[in-house]
Amino acid sequence: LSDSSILYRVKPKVKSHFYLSGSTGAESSQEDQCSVSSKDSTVEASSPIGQASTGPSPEGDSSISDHLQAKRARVENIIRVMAGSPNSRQHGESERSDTDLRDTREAREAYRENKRKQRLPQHQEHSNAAQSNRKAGNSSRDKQLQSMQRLLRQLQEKFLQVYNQEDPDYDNQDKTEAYFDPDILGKSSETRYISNEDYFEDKDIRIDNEYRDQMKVVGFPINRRDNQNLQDALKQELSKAVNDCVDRVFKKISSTGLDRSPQQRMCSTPELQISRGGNRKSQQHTPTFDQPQSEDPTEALSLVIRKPPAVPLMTSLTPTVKRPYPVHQAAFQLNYSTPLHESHILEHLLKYGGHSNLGALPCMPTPIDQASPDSVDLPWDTLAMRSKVTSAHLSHHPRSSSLGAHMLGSLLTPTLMPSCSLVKFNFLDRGNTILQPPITLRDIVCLCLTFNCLFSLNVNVNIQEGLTPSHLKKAKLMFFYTRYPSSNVLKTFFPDVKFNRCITSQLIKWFSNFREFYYIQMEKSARQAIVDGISDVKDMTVSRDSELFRALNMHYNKANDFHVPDRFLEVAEITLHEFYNAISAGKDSDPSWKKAIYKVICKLDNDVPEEFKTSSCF
DNA sequence: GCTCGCCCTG
DNA sequence: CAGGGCGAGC
Repeated sequence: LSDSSILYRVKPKVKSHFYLSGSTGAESSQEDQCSVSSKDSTVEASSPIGQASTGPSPEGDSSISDHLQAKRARVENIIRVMAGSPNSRQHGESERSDTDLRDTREAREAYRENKRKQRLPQHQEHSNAAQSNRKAGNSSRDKQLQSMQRLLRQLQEKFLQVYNQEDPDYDNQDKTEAYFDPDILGKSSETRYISNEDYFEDKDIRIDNEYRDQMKVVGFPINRRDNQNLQDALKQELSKAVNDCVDRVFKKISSTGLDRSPQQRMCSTPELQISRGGNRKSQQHTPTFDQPQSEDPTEALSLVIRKPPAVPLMTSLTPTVKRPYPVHQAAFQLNYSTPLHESHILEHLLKYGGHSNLGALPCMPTPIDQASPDSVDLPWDTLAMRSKVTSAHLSHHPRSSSLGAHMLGSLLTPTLMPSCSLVKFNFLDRGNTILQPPITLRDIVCLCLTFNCLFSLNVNVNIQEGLTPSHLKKAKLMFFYTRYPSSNVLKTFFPDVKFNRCITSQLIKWFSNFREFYYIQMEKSARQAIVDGISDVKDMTVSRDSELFRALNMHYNKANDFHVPDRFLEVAEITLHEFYNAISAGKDSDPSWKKAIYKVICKLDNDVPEEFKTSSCF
């Protein structure tokens, strides 16, 4: 992976608005023709280097521009490593062979991410039930603290990944893994720091002796003293940052309604309508995402998730950030009402679910119980999937997929990475010449937090384990082509659904219900024709004007936004004739008289168009 | 024993 | 549209 291949992921311009689809990410990444693929983003994004030099920098000095370029390259390098997790690599790079992948440092990262992932228990069904049984109480603050610890760990980890990315012994996980052992990490952050210190020192020797060239390639210090400096500064700053964040969290807690009772918090969240599940009918609706329950109007929360205005969404979009999803899909707006600042992200994470977001990250070592009561007020965790949630599968956790890198690229803007003035890490070569412009800790924190946010989104917007109203709509339209779809057909045409026995049965049941309605209408029409005195079957036709068709169309294509294939009319006519003939012949006295008809109709299935495999515009 | 489809019911 | 009962087919 060349450096240039990652550059497209970084967009230099700040966008004030950003849209996310309420659809599943799988739809967007795998199916949705209308959505923006990573390939699109490649085209979309202009050269960051070019823009870096003509960007918001007030300096005209070319050396400063070069400086900025180099800095950008450094940041991008970090992003690349961060984005190198397996789930974020599906876009556009799937053509690369596994062998190739394994030869890259990204592959090592992917490998480790996978390994870590395997440790995470699956939070599957029944989490809602568990949720209702748990007490939030004082655990809320503990959770916040834990989330901060996890944040720190991840930050450290990411840094270590960069630090180690050229180490050929990287895959020798025995030692390294110990540093990320959740059992250790979970107990004491102090333990963690000590471990890291040992780790750095140990690595330092080897790097210094063996891998200077490689380190040089990625722009990291090759001088042992600089390593030490960086190491010390990192540790110091990370500790400071965490302390600061914890302070802010508690300050926030005391000044906002964060310490409300869980019930209070639940009441203002759309998730409540779902998790309580009292009224199944209401769950059919797309939950309305009003502004998150920030009850302090003065609070400058910059990540505001709300439903987009009903009117032209594109108006708030700038040319370089396309709204990647169709308008009619539930889309959500990340309204950067104030310049996005990492502290805002942090606040958002902390206030609205840092623990869950981080816990949702495959790279996080500590499993998070998403069934905790706090999880109900986590827009990040839920914003996408809740929009299409169905009554039957409310507690499923969507799987991660590939949106992360793309989204990351879309969001990594100068605003997200302000030139901050925390301690700067100067990366020096042996002659103490600056190889790369300073990258601040804040830059890294921004990146990590952004990545967390995005990955968390990513985790929740893709493969769904439950069937959504969109799936139902799609199924109904498929019925125009196939009345008796096989399980394989269903699996083929619902690639964004994680199939299990229950889901399969539900889909089959849907089609069974469709047939039931279909046959009822047919029988009704046939009997009506007989009552009306029609004596010749040929006098019975099914056209788009006929009553029968209207009824069917109303049922399967309520929005009337799908052109029903002519073939369906033919099949309907044949069915009608079958019923007419059977009834005319008095076969309806036999309790199983319809079975013969079913036998005929099931042979009239047609192939479902390929578009149904890939399109999610339903 | 399991899956699937139909039927009935809510 | 979902749940449950029932029977057929594998």
